[in-house]
Formats: sequence, structure tokens, C-alpha cells
Amino acid sequence: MTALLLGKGQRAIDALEKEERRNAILSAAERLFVQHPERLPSMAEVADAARLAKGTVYLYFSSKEEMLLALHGRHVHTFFQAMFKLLQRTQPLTIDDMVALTREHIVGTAAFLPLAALCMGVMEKAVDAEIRNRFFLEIADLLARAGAGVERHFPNLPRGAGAQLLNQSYAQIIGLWQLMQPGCVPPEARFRPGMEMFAHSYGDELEIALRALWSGYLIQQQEAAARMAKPVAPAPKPRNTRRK
Amino acid sequence: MTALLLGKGQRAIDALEKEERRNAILSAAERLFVQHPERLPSMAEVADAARLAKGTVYLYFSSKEEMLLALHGRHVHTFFQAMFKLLQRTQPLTIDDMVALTREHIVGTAAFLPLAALCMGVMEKAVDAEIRNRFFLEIADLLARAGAGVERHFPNLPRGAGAQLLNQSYAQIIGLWQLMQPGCVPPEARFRPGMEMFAHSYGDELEIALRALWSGYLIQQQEAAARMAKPVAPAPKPRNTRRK
Amino acid sequence: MTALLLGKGQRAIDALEKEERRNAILSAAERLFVQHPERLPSMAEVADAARLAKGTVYLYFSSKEEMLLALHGRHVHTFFQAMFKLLQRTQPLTIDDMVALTREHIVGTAAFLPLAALCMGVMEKAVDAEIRNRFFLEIADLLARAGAGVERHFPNLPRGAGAQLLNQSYAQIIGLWQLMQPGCVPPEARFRPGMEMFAHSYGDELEIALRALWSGYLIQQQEAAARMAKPVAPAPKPRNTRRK
Amino acid sequence: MTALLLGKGQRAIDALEKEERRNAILSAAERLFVQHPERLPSMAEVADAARLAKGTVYLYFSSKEEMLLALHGRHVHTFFQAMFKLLQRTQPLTIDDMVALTREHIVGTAAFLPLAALCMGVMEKAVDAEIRNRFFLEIADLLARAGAGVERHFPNLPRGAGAQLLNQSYAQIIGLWQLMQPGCVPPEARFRPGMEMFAHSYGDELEIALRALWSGYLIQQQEAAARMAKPVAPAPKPRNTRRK
DNA sequence: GATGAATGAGCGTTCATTCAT
DNA sequence: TATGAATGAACGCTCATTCAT
Repeated sequence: MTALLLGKGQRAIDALEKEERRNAILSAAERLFVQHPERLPSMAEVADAARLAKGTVYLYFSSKEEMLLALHGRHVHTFFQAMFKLLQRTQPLTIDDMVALTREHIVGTAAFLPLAALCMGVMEKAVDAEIRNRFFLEIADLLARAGAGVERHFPNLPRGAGAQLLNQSYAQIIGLWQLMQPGCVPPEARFRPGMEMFAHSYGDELEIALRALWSGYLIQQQEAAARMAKPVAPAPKPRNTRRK
Repeated sequence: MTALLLGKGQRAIDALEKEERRNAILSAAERLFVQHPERLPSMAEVADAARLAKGTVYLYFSSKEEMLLALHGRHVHTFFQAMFKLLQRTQPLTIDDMVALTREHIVGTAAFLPLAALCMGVMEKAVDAEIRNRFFLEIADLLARAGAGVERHFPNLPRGAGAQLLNQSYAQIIGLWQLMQPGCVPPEARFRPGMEMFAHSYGDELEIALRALWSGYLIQQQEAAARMAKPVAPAPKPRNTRRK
Repeated sequence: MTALLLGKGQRAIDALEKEERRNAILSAAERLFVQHPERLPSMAEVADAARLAKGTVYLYFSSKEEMLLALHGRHVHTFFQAMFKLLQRTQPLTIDDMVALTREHIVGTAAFLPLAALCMGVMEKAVDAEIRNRFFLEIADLLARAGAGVERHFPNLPRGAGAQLLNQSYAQIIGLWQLMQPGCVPPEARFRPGMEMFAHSYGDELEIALRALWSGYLIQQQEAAARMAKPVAPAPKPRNTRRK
Repeated sequence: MTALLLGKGQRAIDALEKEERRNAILSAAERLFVQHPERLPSMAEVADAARLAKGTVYLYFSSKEEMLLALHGRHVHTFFQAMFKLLQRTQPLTIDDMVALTREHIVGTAAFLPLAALCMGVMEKAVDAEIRNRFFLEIADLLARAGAGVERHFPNLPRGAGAQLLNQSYAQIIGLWQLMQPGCVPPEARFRPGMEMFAHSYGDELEIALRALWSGYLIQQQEAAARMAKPVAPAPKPRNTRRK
């Protein structure tokens, strides 16, 4: 990324160099993880890939979990940066824009979803509470800002609904990936009779789900808004969506 | 489950007793996993918890992964049994029924979601291919049958859509759980300013998401069906759900 | 071997049936060992191969080691029976006869040498002392009788020399096999420059060695006898075999 | 060996210290193996004996088999060094010299033969092919060089015969040791009637055997050379060594 | 700051043997 | 006699982490 490439054995003195080295470690970890998404790389492998000694990695991250959390955080940041850029557009966004954003920055970032899957269950146990809190505060902040942007583009959304919708979308993205991740169902079994549902592509399936989620969510908010406007017939919780 | 409770050291002679012991081992593993959802219990711990010798566990499961896969399978089976029972009802089901079912059998089964999360990424790598295939075939079968049931209760769903919708719901269930799992955000941080979105309960948040997903999905299918009926104006991909 | 084939679950009541079953177990072990000469079969495998339960094997052999000792004993017995038959011949035996006997009954019995190799180092530790003594007494007896036979066929051999020569021959057979056993040097390496000596066949190499051993031994005995006859020039220990 | 004795916990920084530690581990393994020649020491025992942690041993040897192979290699090397020194002598060597060499460096190295016995059958299976090949190439090289030296000292030996004779000698050494190894026949049984042949000492018995093997081998080569010289009467394969 | 040798708790798995049935 | 479920000590190996250099 930077032009300053610190070689092995070279010391990172100032803050910039340190940041660079920190990022180099994360990139090494990501590279390894993309190669073998089914398992977390060992610290020795990460150090090797970063052309550093094992101990050096511990100068930048106080534990393996913290390093992985940082890597995940970098993914999330990158994604939100792209989203903020998109939200700055003047013409109104559509569901398709959100789907395209997801396709490009989440599905397209090979390590994003496998890491997210392993992260949540495994990682957070031993991470220092303060680090973890900072991580979540940051996410919450990003989510809140992005949510506000969404609310601008999709009217009828009350305050907070944008973030909620994004959260649910993210859940869909993660969850569906885990059900359909490559390697989960072996290729030769994928086309056996009865296994049709495992033969779909993740991207397509996700698109259908996100489209359903967003349109359903927006309609519900719209209806809720309508109920607010003329409280004469306060349509109760819709029991069955088949209308008429 | 059975009245025959095999005590420690008692031999499981016939098939029934063996099934019982197998289940006892799974229950022991589940108990441990509920206590520490962040990590998989070791085989030694499982054996201890089942009051058996380590070697005995290996008489029933040929590896740790296979045991965990069996436990996950038990969860899934139990859930689908409840779903089949519900689908047999004569009056049409509503989204609320599906939400309630989820609440009771997935959210209520403490080990279900943590295990599902760890399963997909960690477990299936080293499981014998035949075992894994059988597992997926079984899931596919359950899903297909349940999907067909859903299609009966929610008209306008073409063949296969029921299973797809269930799959996407399951993805939402899993994904959202991972984002909001207890312990992920420490309680004292949950109510800091900016963290509002983490203060919601998983069950409530899930309910909103599922409701949106189902209603959005059903509407889209309905519109698709409408387009089929009068193909004169083939409303293209709806670009933005805000209608009018 | 016998026509009486005891099936699984059938009981061996009289001594004959017991002997038959004992032999069936040994044969099963031998079969397995031939299939995988690099490792001793487990008791479970032996029991399976003999179509018996694990516990049953322990009715016939009080430990794994004892079973293997018995199998080795069976090999040795079979070999000596053939040797006794050969020694009964009236015309004098030659070194070639001994070589042929070895080729047929030791090299040709696939499990003989691998088992002998593993036996000596591993087996004898935990075998009951009385069993072990009986085994060695039996061997000693066979060896003494065969040695006496050899002395009849090869004059000039003093009492005891026949057994000694057989013992040394056996040592040569075992030792050479261990140096040259198949699989020891991988085939692709066998013909690299510098590895010529590993490319020979065991049978041929052994024949050369045995011929040298026997002729050298017989000559030395002859010379010793000559010295006895005319003690005038008591040729001392021959220092270098290059005569003149 | 070196004067630098690394204490427990001290770090082996440079190549020399590492070599020293590697040797210390091998020596620890050897010590244990001499104490219990009937079984291979466990890695935990070796580490303890070397006053190191288990993991440290794996820094120097990538598996148990590789470690044992290295120990055996050390034995072999030491032996060949002694042999090379002996072969440099100007006055011609005798069979006695070879016997004495064997006595001192093979019989006298308590772990040599038990390890050689276990090595061949057990160890080499799982060793990385490249490591194994290198091992055998080294042995082949040593053997070829030593064989050439033997040919210089014992004329009439054609090229390659020296290595062959050494190989056969080594086989006798190993094989006889396995038949007579201490502990094999319990002392109280050794002098029972009929067990005379087990009462001899290994060293003495080996001396007789080697003397026979070498003299027989040398005579055969001499005769072969003679046949080459005057091919008129091509004395066929000597059928029975009793001449006249 | 950087290194990498050393650590050691921990893990999954095997298998000879026992003994209730 | 025969069975095979149960046992549990033993084993080889991994890897996150520490700390002397």
C-alpha cells in the first residue's frame, strides 16, 4: 500500500511505520486465510508470511484473537467506506444498489465471510474487554451513520430503522454464506437428486433474500406509517401476508 | 428419553440401549457446550460428563467431528419434527406461527445456534465424506418436505420456493444470532450512547427480520405470479420498492 | 487345514477343536501380518479376521505377545520338520541343499522373517517366563537334533558344531533380511548411482552369504581337526586368510 | 562432546550450540534406550531425560521416527569413522582386526543393535521419503568407501566385493544379536540341559561366525579368480565343500 | 524494537485387556 | 465357552505465548 516497505529486521520507529507494519501483518493473515478458509492460520504461519519473527507479531497484537478481530475490523471498515461513498450520491438509491454493494465488497472479499463466521464464536472469548468494547462502539458508530444515510434515501424509515435494516441484511449475508459456503457440500453430491437446493450460487440466492428482506421491511414501515396517519382502522399485526 | 437409564459402567447390549447411550453422549456434549458456547468441548470432557471412559465415546462416534455433526443433526431433526407437526394443522399458518416455532425450537435450544456457527466452518472438514453426504441428503430431504408443507399453507409459492424461503429464514436466524449473541457485547457496554442497536433482544430483532423477509418474499412471488398472468406489461425487476 | 471348521460362536469343546481354533487364530494373525508386514496387527483385527470376538482370542493366548510367539514358533516348527525330512536322506547333503531349504521354507514363508524381526525385540518382554522358557527349550531341542543331523552329513564337525552352524545361518538369514527387506529402500532410490548394493535380490545375496559361511566354517573345522591330528605345527589363529 | 554445555533452559543460538543440543537429545534417547532396550522411549521421556520441554524436541526432529533414524545414523557414522581410521593403516589388515573393530564399536555400543533391530521394521515407514533417501545414500556411500578400503587390504576381491562382504558381516552381527540378545533367554534357563547353545557369549559366537564368513568368502573369491585364470577346468559350483 | 528458541498445557486417538452377560 | 462393551493409560504432536538475547 505505502511506498515505505519495511523489510525483515528493519525497525518501525515512528507511528506511520508501525501502522504500516501492523497492516502488513493483517494482510499476511488475510492472505493465509484466503488460501485455507476452513481453518485459522497459526501465529507462526502469519509471522512467516509477514516475514517477521513470531515475537514481533506480539508487539502489534497482544493475542491471536485480537489480531483476527483487527482483521475483521479492517474488512468492516473498508465496506463501510464504500457504503458512505455510495450514500453520498444525490439520486435515490435502490435495493439493487445495496445488492451490488454487497456483491462487490463482501462477497468479493474472499476472507470477509469465512472470518466473520469463525470470529464471532471463537474470537471474542479472550479479547481484552476494552478492546472489544472499542470495536463494538466503532461498529455501532459506523452502523448508525450508514443507517442514517439509508434513511435519507429510503423515506418512511423512522430513525434507527436504517441501522436495523443494515444489521438484518448483514445477518442474512453471514448466515446464508454459512449455509452455502463452498466445500460444505461436496461437489459430487451437489447434484444428486434431492440436493437441488444446494446447487444454487451464493450470490444469486443472497440477492433474492436481500430483495425480499428490504422490500418486506420497507413495506412494513410504510404500513406502520400509514397506520400512524389515520388511526381509525389500526390494522393490527398482519397475521397472514396473503392479502385479500 | 427412555425409561431405561443406563448407569455408569452398565453395558449397552441391545440396539435400544446403544441408542440411549449414544444420545447420552450427545446430551453430555450439549450440556458442556451450553456452559461454554465459545469453544468446543474436548473429548475427555465429554466422556467425563457422560460418566464414561474416553475410549467408550469412540465406540459410538469415530471422531470428534462426527460426534458434533450428530449433535447438530439432532437439533435439526428435533426442529423439523416440530415443524412437520405444525404444518399438519388444517387452518392456514401465518408468519407469526413460523416466528413462534423458531422462538421455541431454535432460540430456545441454547446450543443450537452456537453449534451451528462452529459446525459449518470447523467441523465438516475432516468428516468422512460418506457421513457428510448422508447428513446433507437428510437435511435436504427434511427441507424439501417442510418446504412443500409451507407451499401448501402459503399459496402463490411455486414448487421449491418453500424450501428456499425456509433456507433464507434459517440463514437470518443464524446470522443474526452471531451478530447479537449473548456475551458478544458486554452488558455494561450495551447501553452506552451509540450502542442502542445492541440493546435489543435477539428474539425481538429476529421477529422483525423474519416478518420482513417472509412478507417481502411472499409479495415478490405474488407479483411474479401476476406478471405471468398478464405478460403484456412485464414489470421489470422492481428497482426501488417505494411504489408510486 | 482340518475338515472340522468351527464357525463363529461355535464352541470348541474337546482338545482337538481347541487346537483347531488356536491354529485358526494364528493363521488369521499370519494373514494380516503378510498384508501389512511393517506393523503388528491389533488384537481386534486378529479377532475379526478369525471371525471371533476379541475376548475369545484371550481364551487361547494370555497376551498379544504370547500369540505372536506361538505364531513364530509355528513357523520354526514347520521349518524344522522340513529340515528333518531332508536330513533323513541317505546321500550326503550339500550346501546347495541347505540353501534350497532356506529359500523354500524361510524366504518363501512371507511372514517368517518380518515376524522374526519384530519378535525378538518387542515380544519377549511381557511373556510369562515359563512360556518363554518352554519356547526356547523347544527351539534348543530342535536345533540340537537338526545340528546332529548336519554333523552326520558333514563330517569333521565335532559335536555341537552342527547346531552352531545352523544358528549362525539363521542369524545370517534374519540379519540380511532386515538390511534388505522390501520397502526399506524406496524403489525409485534403489537404482540411483551409489545405491547399487541395495539393488540385489535378497535370495541371491543370501545364497552367497550362506555359501561363504558354510564353506568357511567347514574349512575351519577341518583345519582344527588337522591341527589335532599332528600337533607338531599348531598353526596359530590364522591372521590373514590370504594364504601364501 | 563440546566444552560448551548448554544447561536446561539455555538457548541454543548459533549452529554449534544447536548441533550440541541436537546431540544431547540423541544422547538422552540413547540412554533411555539402553535402560529399556525392549521398547522405544516415548518422546515425553526423551524430553524429560534431555531436561527439555516436549515441544523443544520437535524443534530438532520433526517426528519420533526421524529422531530415532538420526540416532541410528550417529551409531553408523561413529562405526564407519573407526573403520576408516583402521583402513588407513599401512600393514595389511586381518580378519582379527575386523572382529576387534566390531567388538569395540558395535557390540560395545549398547544401543546399536537393539536400535538397529527396531529401526528397520518399525521406524522407516513414516519417515519423510527425502530424509530416508538421504540416509540410505549416506550409508551406501560409507559402505562403498569402506568396501573399497577392504578390497585394498584383502586382494583378490573384485570391485564391489568389499561392500558386499561388509554388508553380510553386518547382517550376521545383527541377526546373531537378535538370537542371543541378553534377556532373551533368562539366566536361570540358560544352563538347563539342552540349552547349551544359548550359554555362549554373543561376542565369542560372533567372532566364530565372522571368521567363518570372511574366510569362506575370501576363499570363494580366490577360487573364482583362479577359474578365471585357467578356464580349462571350470570347477563348477562347489556342491559340497568337503574337498577330497 | 526485533528475534526465534523454549515452553508445556492440551488434544484427539489407539488398543491391549477385562469382565458382565 | 464365547461375546463385545467398556476401560483408561499411553502416545505423538500442536501451537499460542514468553522472554533471554
